[in-house]
Amino acid sequence: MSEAPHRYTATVADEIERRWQQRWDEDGTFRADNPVGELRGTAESASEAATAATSSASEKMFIMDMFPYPSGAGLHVGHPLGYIATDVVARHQRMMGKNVLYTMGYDAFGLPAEQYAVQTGTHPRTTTESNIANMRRQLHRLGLSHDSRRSLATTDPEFVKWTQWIFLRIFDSWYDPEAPNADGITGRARPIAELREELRSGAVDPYALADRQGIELPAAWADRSADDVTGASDAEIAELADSFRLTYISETPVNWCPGLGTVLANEEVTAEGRSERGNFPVFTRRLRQWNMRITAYADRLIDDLDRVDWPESIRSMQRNWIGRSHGAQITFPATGLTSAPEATFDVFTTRADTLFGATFCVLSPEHALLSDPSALPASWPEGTAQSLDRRRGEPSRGRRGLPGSRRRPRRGRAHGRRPREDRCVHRSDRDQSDGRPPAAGLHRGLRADRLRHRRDHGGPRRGRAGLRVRREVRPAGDPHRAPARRFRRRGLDRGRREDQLRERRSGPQRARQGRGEGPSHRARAGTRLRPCPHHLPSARLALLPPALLGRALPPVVYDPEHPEVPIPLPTSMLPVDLPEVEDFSPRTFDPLDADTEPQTPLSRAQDWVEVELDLGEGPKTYLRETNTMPQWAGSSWYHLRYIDPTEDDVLVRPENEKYWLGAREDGGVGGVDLYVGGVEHAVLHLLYARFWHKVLFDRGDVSSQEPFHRLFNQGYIQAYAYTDARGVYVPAEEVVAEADGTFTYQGEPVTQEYGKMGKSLKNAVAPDDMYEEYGADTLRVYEMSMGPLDLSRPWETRAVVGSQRFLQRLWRLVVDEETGELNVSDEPAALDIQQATHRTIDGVTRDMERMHFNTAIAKLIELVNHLTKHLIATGSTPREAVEPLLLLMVSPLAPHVAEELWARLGHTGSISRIAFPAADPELLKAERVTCVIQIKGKVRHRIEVDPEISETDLEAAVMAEERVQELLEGQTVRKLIIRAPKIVNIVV
RNA sequence: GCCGGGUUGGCGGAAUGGUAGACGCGGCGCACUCAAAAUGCGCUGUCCGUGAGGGCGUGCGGGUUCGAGUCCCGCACCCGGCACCA
Repeated sequence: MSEAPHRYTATVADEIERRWQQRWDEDGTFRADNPVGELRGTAESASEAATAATSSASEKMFIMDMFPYPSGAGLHVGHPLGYIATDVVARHQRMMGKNVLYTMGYDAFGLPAEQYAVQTGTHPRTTTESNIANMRRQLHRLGLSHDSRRSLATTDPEFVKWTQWIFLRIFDSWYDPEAPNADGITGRARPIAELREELRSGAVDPYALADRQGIELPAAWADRSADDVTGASDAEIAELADSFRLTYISETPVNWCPGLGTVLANEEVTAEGRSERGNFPVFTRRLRQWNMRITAYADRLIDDLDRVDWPESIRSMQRNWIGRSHGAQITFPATGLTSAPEATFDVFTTRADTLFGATFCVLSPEHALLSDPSALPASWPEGTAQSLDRRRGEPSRGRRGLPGSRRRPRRGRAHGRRPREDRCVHRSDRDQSDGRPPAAGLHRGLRADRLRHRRDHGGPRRGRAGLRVRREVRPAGDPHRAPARRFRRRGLDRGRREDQLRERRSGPQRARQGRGEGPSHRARAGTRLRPCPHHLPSARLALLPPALLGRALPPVVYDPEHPEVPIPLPTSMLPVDLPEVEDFSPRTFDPLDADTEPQTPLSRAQDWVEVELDLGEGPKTYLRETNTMPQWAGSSWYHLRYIDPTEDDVLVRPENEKYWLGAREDGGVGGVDLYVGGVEHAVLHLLYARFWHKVLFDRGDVSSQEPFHRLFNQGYIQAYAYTDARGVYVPAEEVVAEADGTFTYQGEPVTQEYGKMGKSLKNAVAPDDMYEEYGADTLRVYEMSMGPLDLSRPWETRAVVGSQRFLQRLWRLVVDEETGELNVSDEPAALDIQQATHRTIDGVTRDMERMHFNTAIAKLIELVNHLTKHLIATGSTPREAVEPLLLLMVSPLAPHVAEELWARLGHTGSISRIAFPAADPELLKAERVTCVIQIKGKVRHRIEVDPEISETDLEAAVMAEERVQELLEGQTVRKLIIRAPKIVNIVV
């Protein structure tokens, strides 16, 4: 116990880490200066003085994490993976002389926060504030080098104000596809007032514009023509212009669950049409929701994907997603199918080019053509009632629910292939276009189905059944054209091994269990909602997950006399805050009462909903909007708030925005230099943020055209979980791996699963436990050494000790464990030490630039091991080696121990702004290298040679080798391949 | 069906067309110790061999090349997205 009193233990690490964290806070070590405004350089402390002199002139680096939704559950060790990585990059870049903007915010308006608020019946702010505080504490303990002045929460009133301001900006915009824009782009968002003028003057044909953007005009205008516009009244023109706003209200189908009193995401609805929580019936309802007209930007959103540095997989996903929203509405004749002689029905398809293969269509049960079943021809196939059940709230017979599976399986290949005996429509095979009559199906809409694949671009088309294409939106650009780029290699292969392992170890039925929690649910909730064809081409992009509360409110009110016309509040009235409602719990109903309607909790706050305002017509009572803003509001622009977090007069000061996000010299379109986060946000969040940013660009609020220049998708830390014979999770920590490859818990056999970490799975490891047992630096090093950042991998607590041993050896290079004295010698280092050090500098520098932290750490371990041997042999460590070494590795990766040792070596001030060492090319040269001698490509022998050896000398040396002559005995050398000094290949 | 990735020891993973398995975990052995822990040292793909050494090895089958984990063609399987379905 008493030995090695000065060893680097968890206790020592804890003391060091807290001390340095406090000092960094006090010194403002990681503050990044703005060119102008409140956060302009102040340079008070000594360490800052050096920085400030250069910072505004020095190159900038804006590094961001996808900010978290603070949940009450606290963090597990998987959460900070990306944060550690960005911190390593930020620290490294600071040492490279960059002015690094790096901070952290919290998206408190998330679905998790909302659900927690609903469940506990507390105001979302109360719970989120304590959650944020807890998360801040846990992350702070990791030593992340954030500029805390720039930290924010999306619930902050100042933040809400500008979120709402942007909303008004978008509300006040329409998209003019003809307007010239910067960079030779055609198409720009313009103020609504300009649209009114152009409508009045006849410069814009609203019908053409509506057609192009898939907009349905108000009823009053539906039957008029462009000629009527110029003569219309101001009110009529205003109404017409309103329909082109980039944010608008539409009715969206949602899953209404009276038993819970809430609207559910599709993911929360079981296959049987019941709520996952509570098993109540779920009904389809239409709900008024605010939507964004992203489709207007579809072309630019696709085109600019070629101008950002993103993984090809993500760009491909976005192209797919956006591209799909282009499509055609096709009118089919329904003549003879019903009593109505001229009946037609419309179908939306993204693949109009395959129309000739259409063999049948499927109608929604709500479709007008089906309102009178007796009018349908007897020949129509009769569907079973399965799909109807869901609408009626009557549970259909269950078919899923694999034994032991706690969730229904996710959609997927296997899923799709399963025979579905409950389909009410039988598909024709692709070669059976035999004129079979359209089938009456029970689907959520209309759909041309099973279209035969046949390329046929351009021109109006007329199929064999007289199918007439009424409108075709131009096909999206070829989504597959992009060349491979640098991130291609790893791509999206996370999950691969997991599933393989799962299959192997626990059988296929477990394989689908949960990947991704929290944020991913939001993303999936969005992706699950399918376009309702009634929304026409804009369907896909316009849809957003349903929401009832907890999000930012659109700052609009309604005149009770014109409840359909939203009136924007003036900027001076922002922010509009959530009311202090006492009861945030949902109002529940009789679970079977299909006649109930969703109600937002806000609408119950009568004295808040009714508000007296003077909006220019004198004091008047208005009704507030109770439907919330689109879900991604806060996360769509927080990068801008990081830049100018104290600004109150403009969204962001142009000088600051231009400095941090401005267009790049390499031709990029500007944006955050590095944005790290999970792939689950590949589409929705990133697309919305891009859309918002582009609207702001068009309106002149920002100079950059894209929010995120470089995107990096990190992998996930996953974990094993174990269930006993009853299927109940047992503490993973206490499971014993038996010699025969099985697992037991308290002597009983258990089954291994692999997937996410979670409290309910009893396999979560809290960072706090790691701090206590090893220290934050060890945790950081371990997480960075586990593998490449973009790959998912399993957490293994017992392996953490390897990283601790590494730091202990490093510590021992400097500090004598017995005496606490320095072990460091000022004598010049031996040549081999110098060479080893500089080779490490060289390798680590390159690894850091590529974000290959795992291999950087491997090289550092090698050097530490090398120096450890030297220490044992000579009793000391050369300062010449240990200082660059410490600077190199410890500082970005394990900053606390680096600071501590740096200080013990006699330095004052933080290590974090010392220049990163550069390798001396002279010292990268070795005096001897191994030359491999191959015979017919197989390694047969090795010799040591001079690295500068000539080919001739090398050949002579090789042929002179006794061993070589032996091996060549009786054979003729036909060819010699010499790649001095590394390889000689002898072909016989 | 389409698009994008992937498949390397017991495990996580290394490897600009040039010594496959760096580094770490685990395992085995040794030193230190009364003992254990910690630490240090050595070994650790697989088969044959006392050894020197040799055979085989990066999902499978071909190809290009003096030389292929790496490049090309085909295949299998896995993962992600779209579509389909719920």
